[in-house]
Amino acid sequence: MLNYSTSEENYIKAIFHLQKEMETVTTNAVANELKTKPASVTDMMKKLKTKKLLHYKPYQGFRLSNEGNRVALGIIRRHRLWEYFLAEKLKFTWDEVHEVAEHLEHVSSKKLIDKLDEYLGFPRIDPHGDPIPDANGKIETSRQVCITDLPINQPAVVCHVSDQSAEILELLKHKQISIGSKVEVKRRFDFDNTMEIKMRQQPLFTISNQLAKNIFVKIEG
Amino acid sequence: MLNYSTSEENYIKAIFHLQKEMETVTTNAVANELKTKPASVTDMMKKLKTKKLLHYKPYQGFRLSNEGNRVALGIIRRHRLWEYFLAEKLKFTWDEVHEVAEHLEHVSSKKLIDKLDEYLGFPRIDPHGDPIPDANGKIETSRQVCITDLPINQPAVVCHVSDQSAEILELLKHKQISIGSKVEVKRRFDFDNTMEIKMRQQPLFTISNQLAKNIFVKIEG
DNA sequence: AAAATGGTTTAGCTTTGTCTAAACTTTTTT
DNA sequence: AAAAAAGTTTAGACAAAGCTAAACCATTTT
Repeated sequence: MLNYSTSEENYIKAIFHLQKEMETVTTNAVANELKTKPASVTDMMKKLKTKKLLHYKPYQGFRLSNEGNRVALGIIRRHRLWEYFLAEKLKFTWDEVHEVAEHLEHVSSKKLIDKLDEYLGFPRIDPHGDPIPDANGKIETSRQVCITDLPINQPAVVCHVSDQSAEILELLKHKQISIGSKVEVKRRFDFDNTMEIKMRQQPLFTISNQLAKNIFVKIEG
Repeated sequence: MLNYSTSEENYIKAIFHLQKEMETVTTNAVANELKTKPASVTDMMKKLKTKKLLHYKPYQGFRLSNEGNRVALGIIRRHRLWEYFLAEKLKFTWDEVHEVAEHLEHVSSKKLIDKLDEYLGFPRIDPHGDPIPDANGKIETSRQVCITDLPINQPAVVCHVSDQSAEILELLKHKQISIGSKVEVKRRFDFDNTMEIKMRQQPLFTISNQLAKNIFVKIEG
């Protein structure tokens, strides 16, 4: 159970998230995600390869090794437990927790995290609706649907937001959409893929396709 | 309200603590405290001087400037609040908290620390008996006496341990001395400066002068 | 099939924080 | 007051993590 630098951890985490969206992760994608330059990514990939955290052939993209995934789940566990702590105990709003957790996640004392987990009552999902890996790295893969795929008039509950930039969180806050909100899609427009949705105690309102693609819901029952 | 690197913060903190023991802090003392080399200390002193955190003339030692002291108190506030959190909420024993807090103290979000302070109920002393600076950097300077200066047979309460190395904590644990323990000095031996002390429910036992110098007590009432 | 394009890697430089070895001050000893 | 010892600073290196610019592959276009 080795320790990795903050920088290494950030790369590992970025690749972990990206490889859900693409078979093989590219240099550019990582550079873009971490707001760094492709050349820096290549350097780090060489380093992570020698540490056996990823599979990588020059020009061919990369994927985390089993060990790499294990490490990534550890980092994500720390991140999400801190997010939960910040929201639940310190009363941060759900759009404030991410940034602070980005720093706390790199304090890697196993004992600290396991005791924190226990103190919080072993929570299973964080304030963004993302599942929290347990001490063994097991993670709940919950059945959820993107709101773009939700049938018209089907009541559902917002359970996850995939992008976590300040920009999207600001927008969601403005529209008063948060984890747990009940929603129904009332209409879709083919022209620009916008959709009208209905939430309790609120008039119908429109959201863009760009926003909708990041909102995931669970169908009740 | 600038931000400083982990390394800078560690130097600032070390100087803050050392300047309580010596008028002017020396290069060697800092190197020793941080387990680093004198040359590295000189480099950092030049840097902290340009940042106006300390007064420093080559070969003459240094002291923190007002700004330096302000920054130091901020770091110590973070450190001690985390220690309190770890002991009080996560049930770490008092000899385990220091090491983890060393890492957490460098996460410098003002909002995080102020909310943590509030969540903990604005505690005034940490698990080692050290006072916690408030949000403005004010720190309680409590009237306490080193056990070496305590009159014979004067009942007192252990309130502070100045060294916090793993070694001393191990020894204190073994002797069952902790913050809050009631003690009386029964006898002193001039030959080696050891002393015999008495604690409730325990037979008389001996402590070395080296240990005694680090134990501070408050006289009841 | 050659050219153009776009993505990736290499080479070399920068900064931060560390180190060793040598040079330089200051203090202590004789 | 010289010499020795102790402490401090300088000079030059190194590793980590980043950058720019140039070179290099791979794929797509023509």
